Amino acid sequence: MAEDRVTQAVGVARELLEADGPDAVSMRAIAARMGIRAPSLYKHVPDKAALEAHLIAAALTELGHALRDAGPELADLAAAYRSWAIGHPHLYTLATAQPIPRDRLPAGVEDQAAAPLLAAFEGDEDRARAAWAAAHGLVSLELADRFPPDADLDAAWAAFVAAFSPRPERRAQPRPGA
Amino acid sequence: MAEDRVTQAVGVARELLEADGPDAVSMRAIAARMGIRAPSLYKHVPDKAALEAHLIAAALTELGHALRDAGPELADLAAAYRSWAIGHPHLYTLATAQPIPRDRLPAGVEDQAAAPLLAAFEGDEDRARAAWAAAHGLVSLELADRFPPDADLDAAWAAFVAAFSPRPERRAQPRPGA
DNA sequence: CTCCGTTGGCTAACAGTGATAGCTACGGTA
DNA sequence: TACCGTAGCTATCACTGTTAGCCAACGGAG
Repeated sequence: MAEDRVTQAVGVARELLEADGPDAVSMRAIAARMGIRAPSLYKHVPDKAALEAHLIAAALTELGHALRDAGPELADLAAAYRSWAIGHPHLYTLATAQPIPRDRLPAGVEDQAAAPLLAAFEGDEDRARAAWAAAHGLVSLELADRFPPDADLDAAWAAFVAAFSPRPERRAQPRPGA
Repeated sequence: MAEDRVTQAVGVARELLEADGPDAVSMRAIAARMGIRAPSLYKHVPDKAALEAHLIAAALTELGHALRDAGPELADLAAAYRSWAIGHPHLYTLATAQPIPRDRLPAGVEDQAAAPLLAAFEGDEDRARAAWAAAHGLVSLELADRFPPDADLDAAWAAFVAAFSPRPERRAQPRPGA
């Protein structure tokens, strides 16, 4: 059955990915581990991007299960998130790619490390991490270009600030959407 | 000056990226737009990944400026975030890649669209978006494998839930880091 | 049994990729 | 003038995703 071969290919792709990084995931390498040759893969999968899309879906599903173990409220959110994220498959690289080594970065930028974020939250590491996560998401919120223009983004930003502001008095500020 | 040629190459790369997507960003294409040939680029840049790293840094700096316009508190957060994010250059693909077309996804998954997230927040679109952003960040928090093991992640998750829980009574719950 | 279409493999090949080797020409300095 | 580093070039390498075209095996229809 074709479906069987597809899931097998996705599994092999994931093995290669986790073992040797994204550059190791080639159609020839996948096929070799399946005991066939690369062109035969195209009898089961239209192209490499489709294979990667399957990988995304599997990874996000697993993530949902992992989050479910962490608590039911979080699982609800994760399920909702997954539904949205499935429409943003370029998450794939975010979730799987090995970061570029630090010494490849332009000189100097890496010196501004974790300190400013911790300082902004006065040493509260947990909130600093949550804020990092949220801000990280905001990047794609802005750049993914999947949302309405600036007016709505402003509201999302305001909600974000209200939820995460390190200054307690900002907490009482009325939320824009409510 | 070599530095000049590098920034020029990064600019050209960005043009190609925004015009025709990530696959259009090849060393040959970049060189062609600069009026030179691909091998000459390697006199200024060690490899393509280094060039991409410059692109990340530039994009994140611009994002910081954009966020600064949205308000000073947010700018503080953005600056702190940027410092952390600069250590995660695989953000590059997240920020720039064109999503894989929906019809390449495995059949069925795309049907679970925005509705569950909106439902979880009882129609409050702004908070739903902020939660999406935060959850999006959480994905990389978990998978980037840059943080200490489960114990600390649990704390970050708890902080995240406390901040974004759609149920008001959860708000009073003591934050784990404080 | 015999034909026939489908499935799933194969080899050969193509255009394009990042990257290296080795050459040449210019500009500044001793 | 002699020299040396910078920055371009051509030619080339190994490898990538992908297609074309061929072929063996299987299952069902006449």
